[in-house]
Amino acid sequence: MFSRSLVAATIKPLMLAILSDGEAYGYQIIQRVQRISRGQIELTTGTLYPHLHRMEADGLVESSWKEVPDAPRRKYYELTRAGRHALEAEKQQWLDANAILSSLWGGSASLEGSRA
Amino acid sequence: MFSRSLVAATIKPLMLAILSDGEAYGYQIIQRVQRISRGQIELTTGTLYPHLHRMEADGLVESSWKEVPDAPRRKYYELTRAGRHALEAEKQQWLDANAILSSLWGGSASLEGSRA
DNA sequence: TAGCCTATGTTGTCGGGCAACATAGGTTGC
DNA sequence: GCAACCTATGTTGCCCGACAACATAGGCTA
Repeated sequence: MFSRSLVAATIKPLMLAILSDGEAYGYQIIQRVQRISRGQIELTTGTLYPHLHRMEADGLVESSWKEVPDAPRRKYYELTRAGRHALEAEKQQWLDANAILSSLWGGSASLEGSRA
Repeated sequence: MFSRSLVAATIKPLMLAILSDGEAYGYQIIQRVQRISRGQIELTTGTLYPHLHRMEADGLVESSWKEVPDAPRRKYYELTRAGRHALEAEKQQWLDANAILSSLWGGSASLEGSRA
């Protein structure tokens, strides 16, 4: 299981990345994350739904209800243009963080020579 | 600047990695992180010191005061054996998270075929 | 005496993960 | 009929932690 802070750091890029593949609804996202992460990330409804609501309020996603035969109706979310930009920004942040940690793990202080 | 959640996710492995290179004191760690991250991570004392105290309480580090000529005294921290194990655990968690995100960014659903 | 750098520490606010709870439609089995 | 479970969306309250702000103190320069 991932730590709380790792979940906090990964959930947004994770959700955006999943939605960049096409529209999806909450319950489905929870299952996908669980499968993709091989059970390492188990999102709860108390984590996911507030996130979706926040992202919609921020204009990153748009939602639409869809009726489904023999099942409760689903609220599908899809990325907006701003959402795609947010994904790129989140991705870049993560890659930057990964580069920093990798440099520390790889060899001793390989970035020490350069400064801003 | 990194988001709050990214800082939260990176700070512990970051501190452990820095200390794995040898003992260091708080103020020094703040500066090192700032330089290594090229200013993207600016730790504050309200973030770093409680972390150091927690880590010491958890037995991951040990501290010792050192007098320095012409400067305030410093509290040096060094990794314990448990701290080195914690570093490996944090590193593995990060690599797992990175693998998941990378798989989503690289191609569409490259991990979808395998399940636990 | 004022200002700045080094150095360690605490307090209060705010954001967010997540357990728990609430609601509701569907199916299966007894 | 109803108990149990899956699908599906949502909220409430607790607790943890980042971080601005504040507090303290030694040293140097002007």
